[in-house]
Amino acid sequence: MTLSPNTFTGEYSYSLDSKGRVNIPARYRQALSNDNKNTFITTRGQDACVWVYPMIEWKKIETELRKLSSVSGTHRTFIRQISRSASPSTYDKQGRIKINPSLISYAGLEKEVLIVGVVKKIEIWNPEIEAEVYKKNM
Amino acid sequence: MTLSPNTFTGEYSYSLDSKGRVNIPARYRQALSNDNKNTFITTRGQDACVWVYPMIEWKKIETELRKLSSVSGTHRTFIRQISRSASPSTYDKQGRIKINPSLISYAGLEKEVLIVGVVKKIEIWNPEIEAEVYKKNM
DNA sequence: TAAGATAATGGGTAATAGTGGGGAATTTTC
DNA sequence: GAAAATTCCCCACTATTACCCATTATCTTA
Repeated sequence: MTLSPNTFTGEYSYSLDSKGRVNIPARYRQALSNDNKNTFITTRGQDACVWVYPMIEWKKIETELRKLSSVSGTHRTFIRQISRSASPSTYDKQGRIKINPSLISYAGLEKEVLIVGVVKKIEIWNPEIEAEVYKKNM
Repeated sequence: MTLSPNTFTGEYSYSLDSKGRVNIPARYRQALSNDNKNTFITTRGQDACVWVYPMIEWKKIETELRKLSSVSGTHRTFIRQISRSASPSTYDKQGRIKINPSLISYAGLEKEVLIVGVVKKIEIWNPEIEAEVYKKNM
């Protein structure tokens, strides 16, 4: 049973393999609407984690970025910082997506990862780092 | 999997060879729509980097330049500046474009270059210079 | 709780992508 | 018009990626 399409809740413990792949929980894959063509966009989270957007959700962001003019230096920096870490990844037959090495090191991911559904998107954490952040924000 | 046509995201580390060629990441080439005829326009970036536009995106800029009266003074200056050093480059069988010596020296490019997709266009940086600019804008 | 179905993980291999360089064709310069 | 320089096209090698299959673990249902 899935909730609304492209909506993710709950948390899971999965593993990142030696090739930089993580499985997307089956529940989340089932929640993904067809127009996403089995594709997510991985990007840097605001916290030390990886954000995973359904493709159509990311396209909304992209549309906003397109409207910004390159005449303004602030806009250029803004666009660059958001866009540079974003890359699409279609999951394979086994339901895994590839995480870029730069994102892996940014989020400090090791073998065991914590996958958290935060409604519109998914977060991938090193469970230890997440626990620290959780404490701090209590 | 590519997102919308003529849209570039993500960053890559590539090399500029002794003949002044850089590879355009396969993802970006796939994102390029057919009416571009495998051609990009290289020009001076507003920041210390090379800007690489898909041909049809560049044509839109040219159109704006012709309608000078319809845009602001700063905007005109902006377009004139980048227009001055623009030149087309079709990628070869291996997917590489040629960067003019004047652009290479303007952007301070050496062997290792950082390629950044900034949605509408692509930026080519000397990674060290980019890191400095990044710090400044933090 | 046993058995089938589904899901997660690991790894091999073929195909693709990136890099370097040779040499013909073309342009430039003297 | 010849020599030099540059550009363009091609080939070859290496690294990386994507795809596929096999195995193990977990869940579901009778």
